[in-house]
Amino acid sequence: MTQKDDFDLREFLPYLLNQAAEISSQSFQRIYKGRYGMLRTEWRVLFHLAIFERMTAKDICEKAIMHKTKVSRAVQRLEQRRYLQRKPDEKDRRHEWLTLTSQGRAVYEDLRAHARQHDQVLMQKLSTEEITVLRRVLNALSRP
Amino acid sequence: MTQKDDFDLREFLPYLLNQAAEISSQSFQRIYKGRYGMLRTEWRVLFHLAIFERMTAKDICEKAIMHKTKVSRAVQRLEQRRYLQRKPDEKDRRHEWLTLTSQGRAVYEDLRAHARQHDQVLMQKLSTEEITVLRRVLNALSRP
DNA sequence: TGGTAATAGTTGAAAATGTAACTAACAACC
DNA sequence: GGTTGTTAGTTACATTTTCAACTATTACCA
Repeated sequence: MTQKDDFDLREFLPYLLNQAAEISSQSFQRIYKGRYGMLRTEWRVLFHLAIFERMTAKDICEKAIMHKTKVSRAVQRLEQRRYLQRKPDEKDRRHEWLTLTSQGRAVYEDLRAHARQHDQVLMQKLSTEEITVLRRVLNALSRP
Repeated sequence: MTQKDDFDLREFLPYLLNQAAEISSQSFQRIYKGRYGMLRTEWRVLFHLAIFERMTAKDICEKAIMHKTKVSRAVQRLEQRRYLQRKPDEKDRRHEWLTLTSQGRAVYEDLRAHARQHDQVLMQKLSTEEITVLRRVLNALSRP
């Protein structure tokens, strides 16, 4: 099993990004799955609602780059667990405004603490300069 | 929908990585899916076999950080399409050596050209220094 | 108006993934 | 040599995701 082709996968950005995302997500997954039985889609929706306070499902789709069916189902499950509430818009009843309940906010605060800690661990592998560049670059690449 | 919480998702690495990986994968997905109806797992296995020429499923699991069931199923589908061949190891018949067929290699070469082009486009958003740092950092983060 | 188009969100069926249990082949130890 | 443990890989079943079709509401425009 020796390398033959001159194309190096370790330089192909989609591959590299995927690999790093996968690894770094796994340890965080253990936290939200272990503590609250949540899925990836669910913590993402929860975090968005906590940070932006009041969003429609569509807003979340755009911010989080998630398909509307994913969001729809994540919202359903978060609602079942009483982590969020829905309220239809009075003016345009196609929209539903979503907000966290106090219970949802509590879950968020717990997970946020773990997220910060998790990030600290990841960043220990990197220099401060690398972290700055990484964040800037990832943000740039996240805009399609 | 204004930001309220001081925790910024755009600084949380697993989130950022995932976002960037998602975006950068989507356009490449259109290529391998559109041209060959392949899945993400399948192009990854195909590329590994092309680059390393001869691997067992286990080798691929380790290099690509993929679960063995994913690899097993990707190999099955690639075999059905006659992109690869299996040959049991004579000494230890638990192992199977996988190699691409000439047809598989042709598909790889086509996709590789697109991959290079795709990478060029992505990198246009970045400076050469950023690219260097990004590759180094992503490789570091990919080791668990 | 009324009729068509567009938008927000949901649902059902099909496809893909994850988990755990499984088979087959080899290793190790007594 | 026979029992037990390990390893490579597959399969079955449950869970998630994707895709397309659907409902309900609003916008557009002749």
